[in-house]
Amino acid sequence: MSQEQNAAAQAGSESASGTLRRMEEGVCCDGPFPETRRADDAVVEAELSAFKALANEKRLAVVHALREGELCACELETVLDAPQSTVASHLRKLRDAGIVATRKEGKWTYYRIADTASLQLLDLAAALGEDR
Amino acid sequence: MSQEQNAAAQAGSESASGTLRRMEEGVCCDGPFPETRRADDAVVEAELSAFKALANEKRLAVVHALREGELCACELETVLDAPQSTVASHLRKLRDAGIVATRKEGKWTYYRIADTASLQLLDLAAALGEDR
DNA sequence: AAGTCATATCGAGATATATCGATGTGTATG
DNA sequence: CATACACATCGATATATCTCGATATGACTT
Repeated sequence: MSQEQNAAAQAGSESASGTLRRMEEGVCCDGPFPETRRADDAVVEAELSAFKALANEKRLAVVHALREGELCACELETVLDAPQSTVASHLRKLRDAGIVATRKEGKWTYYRIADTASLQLLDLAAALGEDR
Repeated sequence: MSQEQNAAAQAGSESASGTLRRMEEGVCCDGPFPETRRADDAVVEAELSAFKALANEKRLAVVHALREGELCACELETVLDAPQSTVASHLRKLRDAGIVATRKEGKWTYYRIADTASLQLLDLAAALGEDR
């Protein structure tokens, strides 16, 4: 919630950056002003982890399959129509990213969505690209 | 909103899949039951487009920088601390994915967040990984 | 304890993505 | 109209990710 205030924003009233000043001087980026616009590293890393995990067709298919309830790894093999080692590799990444969680029951490992926030992510992402 | 009902869900009352039946028979995946659990291709493609666009450290940094208002391409060079062609390449991908939009003004091209849904995406993704 | 089944891990080759210099395009400006 | 600037595109190399057979692990069965 601690929003750093950009000092350059004072230079002009038109945009958040130094638009007016640039228009007058006719040059761009002669001063080091957007240095303050960098995000918190920990936050970026967390976001990156989630987005990388979901930026794959097969892993996305897994998450969709799990919307209706948990499935074991071998059922997900059927869903993805891919060899066992391939599926296991994707499931590992989803687990590492905290998107899915597991439950062991005898020989089987059941996978489920770990956090409903993941499902909201899917819906938002779908809405973004729906007109393009 | 049209949710396909999985026929296998009837087999047991414990989980959404055929858990009970498997427990009794001691085998897994002998029938083709999770075939019905595949997602709509168009939806998956839209989600994939958004997630791929955001699954990169530099592009994520761009989006964060644009939270406080629009910036021109050369300012984003300063933010990313990368050569012009590299930055341009990332901006293209963000634009293709519909995450950012542009406004031309003389020599400059200003970039802004195209849809507030993108910002919600960041917040959700950050929340997902914050404990892990 | 030997065999079978479900899954995880390893490692190497295939595929995709990122990087960035060179070059092209459009817009001011002298 | 030559020059400078902002930016886009191209193309080659570097880096990362995916794929999947081989192999390991751990649980149940006989």
